[in-house]
Formats: sequence, C-alpha cells, structure tokens
Amino acid sequence: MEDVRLGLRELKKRQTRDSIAAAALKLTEEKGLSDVTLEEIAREAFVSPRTISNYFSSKEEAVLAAGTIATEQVLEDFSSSPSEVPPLEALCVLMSSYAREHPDRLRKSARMVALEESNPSLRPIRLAQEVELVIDLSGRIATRTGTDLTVDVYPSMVASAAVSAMVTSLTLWYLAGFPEDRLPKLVEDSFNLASAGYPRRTAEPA
Amino acid sequence: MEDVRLGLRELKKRQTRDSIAAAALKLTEEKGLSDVTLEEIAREAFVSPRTISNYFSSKEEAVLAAGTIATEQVLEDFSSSPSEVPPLEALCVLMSSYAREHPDRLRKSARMVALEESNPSLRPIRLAQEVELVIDLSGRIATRTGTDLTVDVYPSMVASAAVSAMVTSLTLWYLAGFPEDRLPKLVEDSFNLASAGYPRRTAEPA
DNA sequence: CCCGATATTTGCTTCTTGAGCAAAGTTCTG
DNA sequence: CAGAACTTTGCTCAAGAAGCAAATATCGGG
Repeated sequence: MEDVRLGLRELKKRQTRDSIAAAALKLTEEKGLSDVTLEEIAREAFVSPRTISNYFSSKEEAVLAAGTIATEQVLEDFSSSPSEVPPLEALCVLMSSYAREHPDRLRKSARMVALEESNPSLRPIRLAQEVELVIDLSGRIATRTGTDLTVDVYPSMVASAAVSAMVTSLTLWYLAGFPEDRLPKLVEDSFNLASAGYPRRTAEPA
Repeated sequence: MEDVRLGLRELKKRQTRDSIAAAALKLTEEKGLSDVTLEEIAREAFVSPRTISNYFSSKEEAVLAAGTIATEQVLEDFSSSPSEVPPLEALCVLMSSYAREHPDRLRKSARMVALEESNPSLRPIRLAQEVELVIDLSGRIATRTGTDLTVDVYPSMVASAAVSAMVTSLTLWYLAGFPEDRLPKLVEDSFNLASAGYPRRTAEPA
C-alpha cells in the first residue's frame, strides 16, 4: 500500500507533520481551538512555532490534517473504472466499499466534521478542502463522459452530489454515534437518492 | 419591497456598510485582496479601520458583502409554497423566476465566484456562507416533508443539490460571459438534472 | 568513513489582523 | 431640548503569517 523505502528525511517529515497535527487536535479537543496558540501546539509537538508554519498555513489546517483521508486512491480507482457505468453508480460502489474497508479512517473524518460544531473557524478551511475534491472529481467526470465542464452543468452537479452524499453520510453516522456497519448503508442511501432524483414528494410520518 | 421608513441611524449604517464593501471590492479588483490592507480600505471608504472590524470580521467578508444576494425572501417563499410540490421542483421555479427578475443581483454574485480565481482567500469565506444557506434550506425541507434531518439523508441531499444547481449555473453563466437570458435556462437545466437523477451514462461528443 | 550538496528546522523580524475598552460624537425619544 | 441609546473612533495588545539567513540534519558519491 505505502512506500516502505523512504529516506530518513521523508520519514521524519511525516513524523513531524503527524505530531503537529496530533498536538493540534489534542489541544483543540481539550480547550477549543480559539484558546490554543501556535506556541502551545509547538511545545506539545516538540517543534518550533516557525516549523508549524512551514507545514501548515493555519492552525485550522493542522487540526484538520489529523482527519484528512487519502482520497487519491479512490479518485484514481474511479478514473480507471469502466466508463460504461454511470459516474454516480461507480462512485457509490467505490465509496461504500471504502466505508466497509476503512471505517476507522472515515470515523476520523467524521469527527472533524463534528469538531466544527464547537470550533467554527474550522468550517471554512474544511469546506475549502472539500471543494478541491469536488473540482478534481468534476474534471474526472467530464473526461469520463466526454463533457465540456465549462458548458454543461452535468459534471459539476454530479461531483457535488457525490461529495454531499459522503459528507451527509458521515454527519448522520456521527449523529447516530458511529454504529458499526451502518455507514455503508448510509452511503448507499445517499447515492441512490441522488441517482434516483430525490423522488419523495410530500409530508409523511417518519 | 424595502422599508422606506428607516431612521437616519439605520440608513447611515447601511451606507457605511455599503461603502466599506464597495471600497473593498474596488481595491481587490485593482490590486488583489492580499495586497490590500484594512487601512487602505478604510481610507477609500472614509471610515476608521476599527469601524471595518465592527462591520465585518475579515477583509474577505467585506469583499463578499458586495455580492451577497438577499436569500431570505426566496427561502420564505419556499417555506410558504404548497408542500405538495416536491422541494426541488418548487425551488427550481423560485430560482429560475429569481434569475429572470433579478439578473443584476445574480450577476454580482457570479462575479464574486469569479473573483475567487484570482483571490483564493475568498473561497473559504464564501463557502462558509454557502453552507449556512444549505443548512437553513435543509431545515426547511425537513419541515416541509416531515423528515427528521438527523436520521434521514433526504433533506440535506436535496438542499445541497439545490445550492449546487445555483452555484454551478452562476459559474457557467459567468464563463459564458453573462449572456442575456441564458441564466434561467442554466438554472432549469441544473435543477432538472438533479430531479431526474443524473441520467447520462457514457461518453458522447459535445 | 567523510565531504560537499541538498533539505529542514529554527530564531529573528516585520507587517497585519482581530478584538477589548473607554471616550467622543450622533441620532433618537419624548 | 435633555438624557438615553447607539455608532465611531483611537488606543492597546496578543497572535498569526511569512521572508530571510544561520544552524542543523540527511543524502549520495567517492
């Protein structure tokens, strides 16, 4: 899965990065991000404050880095999957497998979404990261379906739907207390809803 | 439409706010937001820097305020529209009418989206505003359809789809150079795509 | 093993922002 | 017109973001 042959340099860089992110997360959970300074994070992570700036362009980024999942693999899998399958269906399959195989990683991401409640300054940065994903995905969908992104709304709409499906699923999963094995179903429900065109019409009891 | 009977106080407040926003926008277009300081904006708007902070919590907010459209009316119209109509359809009608009736306002908003290209720091703040809208709308959809927001993904998914439809439409409208009368069609296309469940499947020539 | 090349970490400095506070200046109410 | 309510302002301070150069660590070839 991951490169085992990494120089010491690269290895230490990752350690540093991880320990900064972990420190930022820990302190944020303890006292709220707005009461945490770079200096404190630096002490906790055994680096200088200046080093934090080298890795992250804000405290917020550092905190969120602790919950960022590696989406590259999923995106590549998407791009290399057979293009006869409609994009949303392909993404649904990929995402629900991911939910089954890596619930741990997704739980971390979901906690980040949850952290936003108590730490509002996280939201803008997380959303900016989310939109990067939407943009990347839009491009891949455009390529896959031979659509011009700048003229036809299809790729962007599908990409947004897919990303909302994931975020919405993570949010409800978190709200339900991360019940084992429920995430894949939430993901499928969300994607299916989008694929089917939001069919429900009028009020009904739960 | 708007309250004509406003005290002088309220009136001046709006003027101040508007002139700060206008100054921020003008300077940003001239030299890029990162090269503009609060002090400059203050000079341009004939207020003290401290006053800017009273109105906005960042330069970015000030710039974006120049293009923010009043969504309250649309949201209320949505809530008071007959709930037999599926939410996305209702929103489609409301939004495309809005596009027809107030292209000027929407053009301003679209320019803000465009400004993001050259001024990346605007993005997080705009997205945060956008997500507020999604959250508000999710609540209204939940109410309208008698759905529990915290259990069923439907309201959030529909709300995201509606907001992406608008943002995507504005973006493509801008990319096409704001052609007269094309916005309503873009809006309808986007909403219809979502309503129909993104039916296109495989590659095809444009 | 050692050395020069290359990267990373750090400290220092400067600029900017965001926000609390109280004083000065406006508008409002009656 | 007088006192209450609100807005604007200047002052102050804690922090963050980023450039620069020195110190430190790693790398790769001999």
